[in-house]
Formats: sequence, C-alpha cells, structure tokens
Amino acid sequence: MQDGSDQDIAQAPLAADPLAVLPGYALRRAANVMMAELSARMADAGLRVGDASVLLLVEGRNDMTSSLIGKALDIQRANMVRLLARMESLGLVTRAPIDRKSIAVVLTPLGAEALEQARAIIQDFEEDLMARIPARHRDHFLPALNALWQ
Amino acid sequence: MQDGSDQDIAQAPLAADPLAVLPGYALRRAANVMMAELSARMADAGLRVGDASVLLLVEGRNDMTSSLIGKALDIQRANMVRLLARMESLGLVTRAPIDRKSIAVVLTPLGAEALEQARAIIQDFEEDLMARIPARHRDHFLPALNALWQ
DNA sequence: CGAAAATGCTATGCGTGATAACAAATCCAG
DNA sequence: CTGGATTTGTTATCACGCATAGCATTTTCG
Repeated sequence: MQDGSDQDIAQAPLAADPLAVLPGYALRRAANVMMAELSARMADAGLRVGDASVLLLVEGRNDMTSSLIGKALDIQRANMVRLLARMESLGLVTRAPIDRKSIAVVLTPLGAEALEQARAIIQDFEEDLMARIPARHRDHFLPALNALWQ
Repeated sequence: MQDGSDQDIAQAPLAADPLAVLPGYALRRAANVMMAELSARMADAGLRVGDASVLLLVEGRNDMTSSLIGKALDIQRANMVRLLARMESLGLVTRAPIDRKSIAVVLTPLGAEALEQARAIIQDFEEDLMARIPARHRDHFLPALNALWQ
C-alpha cells in the first residue's frame, strides 16, 4: 500500500505543496529552522537566545532599564521580569538603581564572559546562515527583511 | 532625566542597536511581525494560520493523513491531534478511514468555504508583504528564504 | 497642584512545540 | 510465514514565549 501509493502520494508528496510558493510561509519556516539552530548553539553555552540579546544590549552601558530593553527587543514589560530574573539568578546581570523608579540592568563579570561566548556563537552562526544563501541573493537578504519590520 | 539623557540614550536609542545588523535577528523580527499580521487577518475569518495551512494541504485530496500533513508542515504527530480535533469540531474537516491504521483528513463543504476565505486572505497578505520590500530586493526574497529551510 | 504617563511587578491564560508512552496495525528481513 | 521493527494515531505532560489585566510607586507635565 504505502509503496504502491507512490503513484500519487510518495512520488511527489511535497512537490505539490501549495505552501512552498508563499513568501510568508517560507519566512516562517526559515525563521523556525534558524531559531532552532541558534537555540541549540546557545544552549551549548548554557544560554538562551533571549539572554544573548539582552547581553548585547546592556554591554558597555549602565542606563539600560528593563523597559528600554523590552522596547528594543519587542518584549512586554511583564515578560521582561522572568527573563531578567533568570539572568540575574544565573549571575549574568545585576541591577543598579537609577532613580527611585528606574533600575538599570548591568553586566556582571560572569555576564561579560557569557557575552563573549555569545558573540562568538552569533558570529559563526550568522556566517553559516549567510553561506547557505546563494551568493546572488545574499546581499538582498538583510535589506528585504529589515523592510518588513523596522 | 529622560529628556536630558537624550545625549546618549534617547537621541539614538535603537540606532546603536547591535542586533540590527544581524540577519538572523532580522529574520526573527520579520517573521514575528509577519505572523502577527497574518494571524490577525485570519482571525477575522475565524481561522488560525495552522487551520489555513491544513486546508490548503488537504484540498482536492482524500489521502492526506495526519502524519503526512504533519510532515509537510513540520508539526509533530502529537500536536496534529489538537489541531485536527479543533478543525473537526469546527466542522472544517472530517475523517475517512483509509485502512485499519490510517485515516484521511478531508474537507467538508464548510471547510471548502473557509478555504476560499483563507485563500483570499493569503493572496492579499502575500501581496502586501512583497509590496513592503523594495523592488530591487523583491525577487531575491523567496529564493533566499527557501535556501534556508528546504 | 493634580491628572497622566512611566516603571516594575504579580498573576494568569493562551497557543505552540517537544517528549514519553501506549495500543494497534503494517511492514519487512530472515 | 513469522516476529521484530516501523508506522499511525493518540493521551498526557511539560516548557516556553507572548498577551492581558491589574496594582503600587514614581515621575512628568499642563
């Protein structure tokens, strides 16, 4: 049955996939594959993608509040709490009051180490990512994506 | 404080965003924006993005099993259960036994109507999406994305 | 001054994805 | 043909990201 049905199923199972021509669909699938890969690499360093994003944002600054980070990363204030609480519990960041209302998120020495690991992972990753795109399309990739969200 | 700090924060808050030059980051942000928009439009028709994907896949076929759909959409078998159960409860699809082990997912008349709505939404959406990409980058978009997951 | 906005937070629910385990059916190598 | 391996559909959880509502405090600004 399974092999006999090659005629109209197995022979061209996904070739007839009506989703394959949709840019939106391709965008989602590509993003999912990419995130899975990046997450796996980050996990090797004991980090999550969100951690790395925060580390990159707070580097060399002592004025990045939870709200500012959230705005930059498009993460709700309420959801920054968990993220930062975890990072603080891991010793990656500390908090330093700015005034009686705002609190700055600052890098710890351990966080600085993690940042360097994250930076190395990201650099390798981005290179590998771009390498998979045919050369003639490569330079158009980032501008096209940025047009969709920036 | 907030206004006075324009010097090194508010004047160029996200301009100094170290994430903005990373294709992987742009890919995620673009996909998120895209999915939010598409989800909203689908919701207007009482559909979810996953519903629409399934509808497109089962159209005109009586041999698409849960497993096949899952493979095409990269959704785990276990997670197809929820998705299809909901679609069945909405009257969008029915099940028809193929043999004693496999069950085909087939479109109902209501599902066919929903499919046409979904198709219209998707067409508009994809057009709007591509329109936001500068013309010179447009033709490179789909090939670049497909290289990342197909 | 006083209303409005911003900040940080708790609690909670929703949607999606991942995993483990299971029974039944099917496949396939010996 | 027989029996182990694989496939299919399913249940039951868990993890994670994201959204909303609400609250207290502080800051901003007309």
